[in-house]
Amino acid sequence: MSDEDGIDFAIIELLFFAYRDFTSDPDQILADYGFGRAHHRVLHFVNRRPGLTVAELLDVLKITKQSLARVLKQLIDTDHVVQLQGPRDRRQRELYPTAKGRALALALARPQSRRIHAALGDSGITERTLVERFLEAMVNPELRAQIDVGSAEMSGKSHGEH
Amino acid sequence: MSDEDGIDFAIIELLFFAYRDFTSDPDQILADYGFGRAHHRVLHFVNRRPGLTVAELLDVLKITKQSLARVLKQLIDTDHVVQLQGPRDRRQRELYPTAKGRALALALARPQSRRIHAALGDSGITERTLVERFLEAMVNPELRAQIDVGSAEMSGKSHGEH
DNA sequence: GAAATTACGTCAATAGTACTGACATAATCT
DNA sequence: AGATTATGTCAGTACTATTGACGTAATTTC
Repeated sequence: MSDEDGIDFAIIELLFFAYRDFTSDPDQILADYGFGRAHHRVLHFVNRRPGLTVAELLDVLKITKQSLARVLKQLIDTDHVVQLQGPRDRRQRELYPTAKGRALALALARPQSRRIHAALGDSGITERTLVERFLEAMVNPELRAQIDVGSAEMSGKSHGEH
Repeated sequence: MSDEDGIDFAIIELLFFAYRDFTSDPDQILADYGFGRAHHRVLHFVNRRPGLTVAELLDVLKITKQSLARVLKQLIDTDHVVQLQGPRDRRQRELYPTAKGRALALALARPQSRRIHAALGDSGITERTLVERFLEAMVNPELRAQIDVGSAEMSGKSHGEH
C-alpha cells in the first residue's frame, strides 16, 4: 500500500494541505486586528484554560518566554486578556480572557469548527471519536496530558494537569 | 455536543497538538543541515512531483516567488535539487531532486510516516481511508486538485492542474 | 532573618520565514 | 516588433521565533 519505500506520503501531504487551509480561515480575521497566528494560539489557550499561568502557557505552546512576551503584551494592551495575581502564589500571573477576548476567540474558532463539521460530513464519518482518537495518537505520549479533551465537564478553574 | 457555543474546540485543539508534534520530528533533523521547515516543504514536493516548475511549486506552497527564492537557492547550492530547462518551454525550470535530495526527503518523511502508522494502530483505525477522506475534506475544494493522492499512478509529468 | 530559588518581565541582538514593490532577462506568443 | 510569460533578483519591511543577560518581587530553605 501507500507509496514507494513504504513511506506514507499520502497522509503526510494531506496533513500539510489540511493544516494549511485550516489555519487560513482565522489568519484572514487576525489580519484585521494586526494580529498573527501567535496571538491566536495564546488567545485560544487562555480561553480554553482560563486562569492558567504564564509558565503553563509556555509549556503548552513550546515557545520561550521572550517570544510570548510581545504577543501577550499586545493582547493585554488591546484588552483581550487580563492578568490577575495568583491567589496561592502571588508571583504567578493567572491569565483570563476579557469579554472582548472571548468574542474574538469565538470568531476565530467558528470558521474552523464549521470546516471540521463539514469535513466530518463530507467524508461520511459518523463517529467523530475516530478522528479524535487518531489525532490524539499523533501527539507525543508525554505531552498528551496537555490535551483537555474534556468535552463534557471543565467549566473553568480546576483542570487537573500539574 | 462538544463544547460551549457549539464550537468544536476539541478537534481544533487536537489538530494544533497533532501538527505541532508531527512537524517536530523532521525539524530536529533539518537543524543539522541548517535548514528550516520551508526547505522541507520544497524538498518534499520536488520529490513527490519531480519535474514540477517554479510556478507550480509557488502555487502549491502558497508563498511568493521572493520567499521561495532563498530556500530554493540553498537547496540547489547544497546539491539537493537541480533545475533543468523545460523541454517544451525553455523559460521554465523543471525541478528535480538529486540522489542526495531524495535521501534527505526520505529521512525526513520516515519518522513522520512511523508516527502516522503508530497513530493509526493506537487509535484502532483499520480503514486508513477514513483518515484520508477526513483530511482531504478539510482542504479547500478549489485546491483539492493540488492533492496527488494517486498512490498508484502518476509517475511524473502530467498532473492535471492548470 | 539571610540566602537561594522561582515566576515573571524586559532589554538587546539575531535568525528564519514571510511579505510588497520594482526591475531585469530570456523565451514565447500575437 | 511588441506584448506577455517564467523566472531571477534587489531592496526594504514585518512577524515569529531564538539565546543571553539582567532585574524584581515573592516564596522557600536553611
